[in-house]
Amino acid sequence: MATIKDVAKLAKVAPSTVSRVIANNPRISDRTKERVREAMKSLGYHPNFIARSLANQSTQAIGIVLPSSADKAFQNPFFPEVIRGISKAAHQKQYALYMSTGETEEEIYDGVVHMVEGKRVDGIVLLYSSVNDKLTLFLRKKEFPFVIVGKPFKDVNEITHVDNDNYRASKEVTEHLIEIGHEQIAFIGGDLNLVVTIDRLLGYEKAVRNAGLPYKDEYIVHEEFLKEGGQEAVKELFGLSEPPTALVVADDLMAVGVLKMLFKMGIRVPEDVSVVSFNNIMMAELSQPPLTTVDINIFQLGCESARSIIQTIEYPMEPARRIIIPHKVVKRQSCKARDTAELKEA
Amino acid sequence: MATIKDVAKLAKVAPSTVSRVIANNPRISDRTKERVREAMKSLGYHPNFIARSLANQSTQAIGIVLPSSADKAFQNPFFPEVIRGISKAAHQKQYALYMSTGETEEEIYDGVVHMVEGKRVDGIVLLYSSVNDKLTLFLRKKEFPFVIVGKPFKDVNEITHVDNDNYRASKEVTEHLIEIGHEQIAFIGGDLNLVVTIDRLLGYEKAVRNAGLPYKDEYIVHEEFLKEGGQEAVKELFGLSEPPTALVVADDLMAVGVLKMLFKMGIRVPEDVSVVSFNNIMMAELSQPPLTTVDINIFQLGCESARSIIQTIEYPMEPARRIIIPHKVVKRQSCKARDTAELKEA
DNA sequence: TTGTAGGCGTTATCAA
DNA sequence: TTGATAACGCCTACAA
Repeated sequence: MATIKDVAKLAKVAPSTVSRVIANNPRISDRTKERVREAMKSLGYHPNFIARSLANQSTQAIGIVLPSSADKAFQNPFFPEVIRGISKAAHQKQYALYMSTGETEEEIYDGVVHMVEGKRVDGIVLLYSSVNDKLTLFLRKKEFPFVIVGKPFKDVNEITHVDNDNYRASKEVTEHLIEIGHEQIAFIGGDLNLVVTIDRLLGYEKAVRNAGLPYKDEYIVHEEFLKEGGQEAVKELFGLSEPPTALVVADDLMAVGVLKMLFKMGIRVPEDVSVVSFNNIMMAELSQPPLTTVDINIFQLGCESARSIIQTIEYPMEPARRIIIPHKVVKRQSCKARDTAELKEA
Repeated sequence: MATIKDVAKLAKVAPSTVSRVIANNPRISDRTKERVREAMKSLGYHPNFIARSLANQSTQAIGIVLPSSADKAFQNPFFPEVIRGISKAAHQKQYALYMSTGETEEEIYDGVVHMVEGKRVDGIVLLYSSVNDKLTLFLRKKEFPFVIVGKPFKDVNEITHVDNDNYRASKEVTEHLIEIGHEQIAFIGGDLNLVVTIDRLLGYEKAVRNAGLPYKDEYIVHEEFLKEGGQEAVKELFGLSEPPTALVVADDLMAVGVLKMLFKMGIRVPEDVSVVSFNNIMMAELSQPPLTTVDINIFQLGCESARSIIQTIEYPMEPARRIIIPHKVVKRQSCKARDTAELKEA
């Protein structure tokens, strides 16, 4: 394998000159550049990235961290889609992606420590934000460049992050349900340790209280962000003496589970109960009925997070930024107006 | 940031000794090991992976290559799922994943060349196999360790790969359709440059010919492996004077598109037309009606490919292997027996 | 404009 | 059992 020295020899220059040619240093004469480049071609020379990284202290790679249940997480199309966005933006800036994975929280923590201490990446994108996250603490202490996709649990102004306004989005969809006549609205959320769950719950609560509707604890259920999660939740809710007529589900995949369970129980959507959810993954359009959901622009979330981390890698002194990606409620067939007359009858 | 030298100084040994302690070299006395380890702890030392890579000529990372339309490919749950498998197996062996991406075929080719020449990875997993693939050629010429998920277009015995028996699987599902009385069976395939498409087409053809049914060119349609792809195909087929009564669709995502289009056109599944497809992604279960499909064990495909590449990295001289992951037809509600009497009537 | 030399943090070889 | 020393391949003062 040809090295810089071989090229130097062939072009009859010093290795440093070759190095400068690679960096396209303007102080090298065009004639020399020409000669060196020819030598590189004829030897099939390619710079060794590892060696370069070592000398430069930079790897041109960014690390991606999935939530601790990464195993399962990947089943939620949210993650592939953010990664697709990250991938796109990273590529534009010539950065590569590096993923370390693990099953338990410990494993993934160790993986990140290795990425960071081992200097395998220049920066990190966290694809989740959870309450009292050890990783966030670690990265901050190390002063290692990172951005969060989502809202940091604390120190919101000191951590660069890319997020939706989940509070607002959740408030909006809940208001939508209220506007069309629903009064018994339940919330099915994911892991309460995830900030996104909290935000969506708060938005829901705000809308409910604003409308002067009672905020009942029995109407709040939490399950994992997975299809199976939704199913448990449904059983609980519809065992209630006064079951809800509308559901705010914090994630499309869960909503799909909810739909399935509802179907099994003979509860019709949207005739008997309306459902709204979040993310607008492909399945939301595909489900039966198609889901009214909040499009949170997952892809863009990914793009912006990559741009952000690259920015903070290249200009480390800049202050932390917050980027809010716009959302949009996509209305489909999972909601139906609740006729108050009909309600009285029941 | 502490280096091996700092540790050496603190422990009052030579750097080389520290290095040996890291490698847990048995020829270092326990006393010294102890001292060195304490020094490492107290300095918060972590080995620098880049430096180690340079000295070792190994990175403990494996590169993942998505098909050239990687951008879109990621939308097909197949890829996240293989990656999940790869990820799992790679983690077990302490390998990290490295992804370079690109939109065009050129970009991705260059990306791989960089990975390889720049020595950023120890081996590569190709997540597709296409006819006359430039990358395969390149990797073989470089004698760089790689495995293909899928069947190599040529030199099948010289390239380690992990695949399903797609020919057989396709033959099986087609035979299933024939057994339940279908005679007009069409095939909707993906890109004909993909070996997997070819295999599935051949299996279909074999079954059709074995049964003595006519093999009509009009019944063979090719589209991209995407939801939209399926839709075009349907229009073509059902514009025929003798439209098919059953469809073999080469990919679940396409099948979903097919279903959607069929629905729009008022053609009922499975009453008017039966549909089978491949992969058994989550959506297949979710679609309306749920799809009869071939479960190809995507996750396992990923695991095995990772194990394989690690194997060939660590034991480079071993001969090429082929690993066939078993498949299984999962029968759901998209197929219906075709009553021959009814057929006569029509 | 170009060359020399030292360093980036490890590992590996050879002595001791 | 341990220590010097020379790689690994590239970058960058500093000199020329």
